[in-house]
Amino acid sequence: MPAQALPYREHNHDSCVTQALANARDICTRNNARLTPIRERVLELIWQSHKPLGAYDVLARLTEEGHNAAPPTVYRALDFLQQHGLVHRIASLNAFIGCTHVGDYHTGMFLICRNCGNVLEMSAPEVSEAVQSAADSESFRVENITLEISGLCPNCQSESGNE
Amino acid sequence: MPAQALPYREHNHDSCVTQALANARDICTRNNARLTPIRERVLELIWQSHKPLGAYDVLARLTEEGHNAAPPTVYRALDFLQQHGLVHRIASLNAFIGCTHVGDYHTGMFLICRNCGNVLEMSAPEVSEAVQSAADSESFRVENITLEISGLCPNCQSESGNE
DNA sequence: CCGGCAAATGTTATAATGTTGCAAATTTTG
DNA sequence: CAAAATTTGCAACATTATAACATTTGCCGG
Repeated sequence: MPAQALPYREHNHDSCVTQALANARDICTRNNARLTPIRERVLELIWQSHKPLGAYDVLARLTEEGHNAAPPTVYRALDFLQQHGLVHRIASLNAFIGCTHVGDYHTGMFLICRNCGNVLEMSAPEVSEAVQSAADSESFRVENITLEISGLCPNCQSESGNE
Repeated sequence: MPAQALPYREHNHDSCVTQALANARDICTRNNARLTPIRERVLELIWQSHKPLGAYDVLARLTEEGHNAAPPTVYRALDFLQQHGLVHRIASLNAFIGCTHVGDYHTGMFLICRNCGNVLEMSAPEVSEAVQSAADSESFRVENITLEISGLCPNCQSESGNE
């Protein structure tokens, strides 16, 4: 029972968010990084939605709750969170999602359901190795891997038949 | 000597573009698709630059040569070219590049040099298989794989030392 | 040839996403 | 406390992408 399968399973989302925030505080303390109120709030907002959230979605929620924020505020918070491995940016969606593998050394592989929009982050060492060795064969030095899989999650496969 | 290594090697770029256009015409004929002048011109512009070209770069070049085009024109041409597998969109760059594996059944894996901007498209069956089997383990049905590797190409590794 | 349909293109406007630059405030450090 | 560094506020702007509707072009049956 893989722990990384969270988003597709029932779970107590509140405690899941709480846990993520606790982890984040821990990481930041250890990195001597400041998880300021805005940064923490942005992280929380992203975690509260298990689906990826666009920067302007985050912005809208901040605005709703009375915080008079502008785009740079959000982008800066997101940059910070990314740098510390707390969120990932999904390039194919222009959106952000909480990292479920904080602290792991990992290359995120994202399973993105095109129907329900849920995203599952997997750690896939065999894939990373295959990528690495393919790159090696071209003498290319890998620094960063963007790996985003679009398709249908188990739930949506049954719902939508075989379309 | 892998044929797919073209962009990093010396070659006659004119004939390389000519060849790509000939292939494209062939594909379109077989698909009963119309490679109209605009579409062909967009494809040519993309091929003439071995580096990925943004939609607005394409637009600018069309404008330079007197074609009074607006964004939708370019995006529509790009959509068409993508649908027929003639160009790929690189999500992490918001840019487009000519497909060097037209007709292959393949999952493009792109090696993107962060220094010189060149991109090499590889066909990497072992990677696709690894991805597929990782997805299988989560009962996820793969439809599309976005795989973009950022790093340093062989040339730029030597130039820039080990920074 | 021609009328009509579908596909492609033109045109205008606007939406969505992301950045720059500088000033003000806050925190850290000495 | 004062200087330095980091963070935030703020206004403007840059880039990427799409919507909506009009017009033109190619194509097909009569």
